[in-house]
Amino acid sequence: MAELLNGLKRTKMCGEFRSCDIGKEVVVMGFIGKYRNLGNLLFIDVRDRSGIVQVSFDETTPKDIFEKAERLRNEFVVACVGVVRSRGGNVNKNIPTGEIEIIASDLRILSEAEVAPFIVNDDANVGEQLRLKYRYIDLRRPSLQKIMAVRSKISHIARNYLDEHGFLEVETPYLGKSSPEGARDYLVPSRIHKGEFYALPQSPQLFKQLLMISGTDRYYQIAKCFRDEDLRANRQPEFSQIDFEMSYVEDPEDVMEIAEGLIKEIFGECLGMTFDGKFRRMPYATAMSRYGSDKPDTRFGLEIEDICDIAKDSGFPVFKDAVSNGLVVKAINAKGLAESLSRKDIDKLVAFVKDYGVKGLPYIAIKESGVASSFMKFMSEDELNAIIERMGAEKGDILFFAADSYYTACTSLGALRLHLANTFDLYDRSKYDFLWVVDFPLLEYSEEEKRYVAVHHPFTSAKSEDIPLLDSDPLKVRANAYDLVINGEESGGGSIRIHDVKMQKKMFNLLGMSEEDIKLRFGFFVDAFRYGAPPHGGLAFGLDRLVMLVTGTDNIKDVIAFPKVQNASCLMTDAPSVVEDKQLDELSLIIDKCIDEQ
RNA sequence: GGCUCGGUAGUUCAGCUGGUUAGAACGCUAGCCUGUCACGCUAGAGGUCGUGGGUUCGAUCCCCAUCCGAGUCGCCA
Repeated sequence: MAELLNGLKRTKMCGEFRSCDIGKEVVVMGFIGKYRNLGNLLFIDVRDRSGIVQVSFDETTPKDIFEKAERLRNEFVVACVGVVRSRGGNVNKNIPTGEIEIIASDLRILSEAEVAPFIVNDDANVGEQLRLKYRYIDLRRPSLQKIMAVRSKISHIARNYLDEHGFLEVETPYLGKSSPEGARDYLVPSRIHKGEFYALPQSPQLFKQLLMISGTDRYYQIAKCFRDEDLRANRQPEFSQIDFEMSYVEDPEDVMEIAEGLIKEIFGECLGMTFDGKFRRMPYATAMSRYGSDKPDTRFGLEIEDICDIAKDSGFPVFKDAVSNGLVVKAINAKGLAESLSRKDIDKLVAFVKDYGVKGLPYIAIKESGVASSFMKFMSEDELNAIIERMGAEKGDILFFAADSYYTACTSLGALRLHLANTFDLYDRSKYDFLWVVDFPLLEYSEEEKRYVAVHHPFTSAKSEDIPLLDSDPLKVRANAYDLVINGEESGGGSIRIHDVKMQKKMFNLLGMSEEDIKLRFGFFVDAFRYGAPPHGGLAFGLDRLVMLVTGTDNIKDVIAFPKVQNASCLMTDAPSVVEDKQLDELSLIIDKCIDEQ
C-alpha cells in the first residue's frame, strides 16, 4: 500500500548533497536505483534526475523502518528522512555525492514497482524497441535525462538570445491550410466542414512572413513542424524548429549574423567552446563540386577532383565516352587506404555507390606491390601518370572514379568519401566544424513534374544581380538562401524572402502556377503583400539536430522524449490507431474496404 | 516502393554441417552476510526459439510467406 507524503517536503535533489550538508537532518525523494543488503546493514541508492545519493540503514535504524527497507526493490519510489554523515574511509569517488551518505531514521514507500522490463542503467545495452515501448522507464536513465536537460537549456538559450535581440515570441496555428508543394502534409479532417481538411504545418513559413507584414518586426518561435515523409536516423515526422524572421534586411549576412550569434551562444554555453571570427562561407557550387553534397562534412579531405580533361582522351572507353556524351569524370584520392581495402572491400564499395546512381566504381590502387587498377589494360603509362599527378597520389593511396552526370558523379563520390571517413575514422569526432553554404540555385528542373521547382521554397528571393537571368536562364539564378552546416549535418537554413508582390507572382508563374492556382493556394498571402511589406528574411534551426550535435548523439530518437519509430508509429501508445465508427460518422469519413483486405 | 540487417529466458547474447534434456551473463525469487557502492556466497524458478506453412525420420538451424524492429536509396519545396 502506497504511503502518503503527509506534508513531508524534499530538502533538495539527490545529486546535490555534499560534505557541507554533514550533520543536517534532510529529506530525499526518488527512485530506488540499487539496493545492497548486507544483512544487518543495508544501503540504497536513491535516484532522481540530478543523480544518486546513498541512504544507509544500520543498527541505529528503528526496527520497523529497517524491515520496511528490506522490502525495497528497484524502482520503488521512496521518501527518506535522515541525517547526512561522512562516509569516513568508504568514499565512492565515482559519484559527486560519494563523500556522504544519509543515515535513515524514517522511510516511506510512496509507490511500489513491479520488476522493470530492463534495468535503469546507462551501462545496460537494451534494444531500442523495448526502450521505446517503455519510454517512461527508458527516460529515467541518466544519459537520457542529461540529453533532455541539454535540450531544455538550448531552448532556453535561444529564447533569451532572441529576446535580447528584439524578437517577439509569437505562436502560429497548427491547424492550417494544405499546400501540396513540397513534403506531404499531415491532414486533419474537419467535423464542421464535412469533407474538408486542415493540414499540420511543415513549417510556419507563411505565417512568419505575414507577421512581418503585420509589423511584428522581429518574430521567433520554437515551432513543431510535421512532414508525412519516411523516417531516417536523423528525421522524425514531427520535429522542432527554432524559427525566426526579421524585417528590414535584404543582405543574407544580416540574418546570418544573428543566427551565427545564437549558435555561438549555444555551443559556448553548452560545451564551453570559444570562437574567433565568423564561420566559413562556401558557395553551393563549391560544396557540390568538391564534396558532392550541399551539406559537406569539411572535417576531413578526400575532396573530389575533376579529370574530364584527362578522361576525354582516355583509352578507357567508359571515361572517353562519358566526356564525349557531355557527362563528367570525377575522382577522389583515399589517401593511405590502398593496402587496407581488399578486392572484397572494393566490391562492397561498388555496391555502396551504385545506390547513388553510378554504374561502376573504377579504381587505381598504388600498392607496395605495384599499381593495380580495374581498367589497367585500357590505360597508357602517360595517362596513368597524368591521373596520379593530378590526384597527388602517392604509394599507399587508392583513387576512385565516377563517370556519370555531374550530379550523380559528385554525389556518389561525396557519399563514398563520407563512408570511407566513417569506416576508417579519418576525422576527429570531438571537433566541430561550422560552415555556411550560400548561393544556392533558386530553381531546379524536375523531370518528374516537367517543370521548375524551388530549391528552397517559392518565397525565396533571387540575388539581385541574377534577376535578369530569371527570363533568360532560370537555372543559373542564385538565391539569397543560406544553410548552416555543422559536421556535415544541415542544422538550419533560411533566406531573404521576396517582398514584392510582382516578383512573388513572377516566381509562382515560373513554377508553373496559373493565376487561378495562385489565387486558390496562396491568395491570402499574395493579397497581404499589396498592403505594404517590409523587406524581410529569416532562418530556422532544427532544434533536434542541434541537440544531437551538442550531445554527440547519432540518433534523433535519443533527443526526443517520445519519438516515433521507422513506420511513423509510436510503440508506447500504439498511435496511429483505428477510431470508432461514431467518430468517422461525425467527420463524414468512410474507410476504404480495401484496407481491411490488405 | 527497393536494398541490407536483426527477432532464442525478464534483458543482452551464444547455439557447430539439421540430431539426446536449447546454454551463459545480468536480472528475478529464497536463505546467509555490518561498510557495500557492478557487494559477496548458496540454492532455485524462468523458453510458443516472432507467427504461419513447407522440406525432412527429425527444424532454433534449410525454403516460402507474414508480422515486428533497425539502417539506407527513392522521398524530405
